[in-house]
Amino acid sequence: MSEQDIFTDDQIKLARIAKALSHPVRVYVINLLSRQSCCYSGDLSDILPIAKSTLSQHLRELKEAGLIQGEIEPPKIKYCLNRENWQQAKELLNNFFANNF
Amino acid sequence: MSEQDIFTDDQIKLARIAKALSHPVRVYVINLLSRQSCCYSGDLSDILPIAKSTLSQHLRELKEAGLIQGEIEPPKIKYCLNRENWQQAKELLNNFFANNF
DNA sequence: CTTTTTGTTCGTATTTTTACGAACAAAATT
DNA sequence: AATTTTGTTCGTAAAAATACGAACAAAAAG
Repeated sequence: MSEQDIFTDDQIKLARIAKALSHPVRVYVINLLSRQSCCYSGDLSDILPIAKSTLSQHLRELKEAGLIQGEIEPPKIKYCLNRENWQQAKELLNNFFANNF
Repeated sequence: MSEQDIFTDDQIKLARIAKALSHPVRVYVINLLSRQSCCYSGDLSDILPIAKSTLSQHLRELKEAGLIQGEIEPPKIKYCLNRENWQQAKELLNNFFANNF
């Protein structure tokens, strides 16, 4: 019995988004990208007391969840929110929370 | 250097909530508790193809994150949303998503 | 061509999550 | 008192997440 047979697509998507946001570093990154449109990994590395490889791992998680995207600007990589997916996440969350009371 | 020194309380709280919602089973449970006010573990056990001990574990996670609460109704336990914390989660998420564009 | 800058990938260790069945606990039912 | 119902806790195994330093890659700068 597959996951698809039990849960709705929205439930699986929502869990996926929530998982991407389930670590403070990743919430921090998204928060930053909300205030300023983009940033470089180095900007984050200067602030966050974690190894750059660990940061890279967190950024990849956000990328794979579709919440951010990276654009190569040698020798840097510019990270921005993925506006389209972000909008979808927003709607999913809104529906999730709206269906109460 | 502690987590508290780097991240805001809201960032830590949000990550905590997101973690609680990072598994389809737990999203499913919250979804159900949104539509009907309460349910019993047995109701869920009938629907979800997972061991009852596993379900119990997921329910505990939701409980520990403060999203649900259990009320003993021997020999059952009635689970409901924790409305107060749910409201707070809603606001946290709303702020998180609102601060964009 | 060598060095520097930036960030990823690799290898690995530790911790946490997920899952199951067995054993247990509490209270109602027989 | 024994049984049934409900759901938790325990023990444990397997998978995933988190973290680090070292090695690597790409391109600009010297």
